[in-house]
Amino acid sequence: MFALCDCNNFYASAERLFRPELNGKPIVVLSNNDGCVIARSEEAKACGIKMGDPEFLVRDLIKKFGIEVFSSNYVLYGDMSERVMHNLARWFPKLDVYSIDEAFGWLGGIKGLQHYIPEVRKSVVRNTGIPVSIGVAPTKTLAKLANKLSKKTNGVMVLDNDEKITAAVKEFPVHDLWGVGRQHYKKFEALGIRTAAELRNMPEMWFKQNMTIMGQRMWNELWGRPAIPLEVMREVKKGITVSRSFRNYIEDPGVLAEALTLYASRLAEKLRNEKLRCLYLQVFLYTNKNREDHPQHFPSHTHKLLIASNSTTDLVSIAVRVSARLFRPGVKYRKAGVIATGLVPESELQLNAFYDHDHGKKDVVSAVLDKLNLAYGRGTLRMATEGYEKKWRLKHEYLSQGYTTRWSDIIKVK
DNA sequence: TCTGGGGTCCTAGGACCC
DNA sequence: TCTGGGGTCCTAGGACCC
Repeated sequence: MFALCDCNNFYASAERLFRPELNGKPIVVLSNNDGCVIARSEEAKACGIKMGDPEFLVRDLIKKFGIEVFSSNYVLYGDMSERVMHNLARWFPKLDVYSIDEAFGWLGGIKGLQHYIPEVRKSVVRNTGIPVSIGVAPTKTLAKLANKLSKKTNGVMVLDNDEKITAAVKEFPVHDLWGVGRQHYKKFEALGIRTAAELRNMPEMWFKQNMTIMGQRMWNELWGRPAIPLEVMREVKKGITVSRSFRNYIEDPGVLAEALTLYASRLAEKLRNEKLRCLYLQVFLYTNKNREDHPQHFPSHTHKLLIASNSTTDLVSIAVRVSARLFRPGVKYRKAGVIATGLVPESELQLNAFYDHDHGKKDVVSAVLDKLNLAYGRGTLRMATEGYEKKWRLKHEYLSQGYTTRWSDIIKVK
C-alpha cells in the first residue's frame, strides 16, 4: 500500500504559521515577479481567487476582501518542507519525496491503517504546524485520488479493498486524475467520459493508443495493479535550470547579457552545490506569448562543452556569447534561462587530450567565489558583466522574512 | 502596464555506426 | 521494378507534474 501525504495550501500555510493573526483570514502567495497566484488559503479560495490567476486581474478582489498578499519566499518553504519530510520519514519504511509539499510513503506490512494514518497526520501537524492530508491505496495513482478525496473529509482516506476503490472512482472527475492534463481531458470530454470509473472501463489498448505507454500505466494503476514504482533515490537529476522573467522587457543585447550572466552564475553555483559538472549548456529566450501584437521569438541553442564544467567563468562566457547570437533587434524579450544537461559527478572528470586544460585553476577561483559569497551574502563577488543597475530584476514586493533561516529574522517572544 | 519556475517522461526523426 | 537490419546518440516537441 502507498500513502500520498500532501501539505494543505503549503505556501499559504507556511506564511501563516509565522503570522498567527492571519488565521481564518484569506491569504494568497504570488509566483516570482509577483506575476500570478500560486497558493491560496481556504478563505481566499472562497473569495473566488483561482489557481494561476494573474495578480493584476484579481487586484479588485484582493482589495474588496482584504486578502493578505505574499511574494514567494522559497527559502522559507524549502526549510518548512524539510521539516515535514523529516517527520514523515519516521512513520514509513520508505519515503519517496515527490515535490516540495508531497511525498509517497510505502507502508510495507503495517497493519491497522485506519488508526495508524490519523496518528501520522496528527504527529506532523503537531511537530511542524503544517496541516497535511493523507490518502492510502494499493497504487500511486489511487493514492493521489484518495488524497484528493481526503481533503473533503477529515484529512484521511484509506482505500484498502475493492469495494472502497470502486466507490471512490465512481463519481471522481477525470480531470482531477493524476496524469490527466488539458489535452487528454479534451479527448475524454469528446468521448463523453466524465468519471474515473468510466475511464477505467475503456480497454487497455485504447489507453496505449491514445495516451502512449503512460496511459497504459494509468489503466493498470486505476485497477489497483502498481505500474509506477516508488523512487527513493530521486535526487539523481537529469538537468538543472535557472530561468526568470524580467521585470520589464529587454530590448538591448547588453542588458540581456547582464541577465544571462546572473543566471549562468547561479547555475554554476547550483552545479557546485550538487557536486556536478555539465557537458551541455542550453540558452533560451522568450517573448511574451500573451501579447499578440508583439513579434514572437523563442530561440534556443545548446552548446556542447569540450570538458564538463561547473565554473562560473566558463558558463557565463558561453551563456553571454550564445545569447548575443540568439538576440534579434526590435524584439521585446520577457524571459531567459540556462539549462545544464549531460550532468557528470565532479569526481569523474573526463579530460580532453586535445584541449589545454587548466589543471584545476578554475576550481580554485570557484571555491573562493563560493566561500566569500557564503560568508558575506550571495552576490558579494560576481562577474562584472552582471551589471550594476539591474532594472530587469524580479519584482518581490510582498516578501516575508526568513523566519527559520536567518538569525535576524527569528521571531522574538515577549 | 501587469500572466512563474523547475522538473519528468515519451515519441519521432535525423545522423551516424557496423 | 526490385537497395538490409540493428543499433546509438542527439534534438525537438508534446504532455504532464507541482
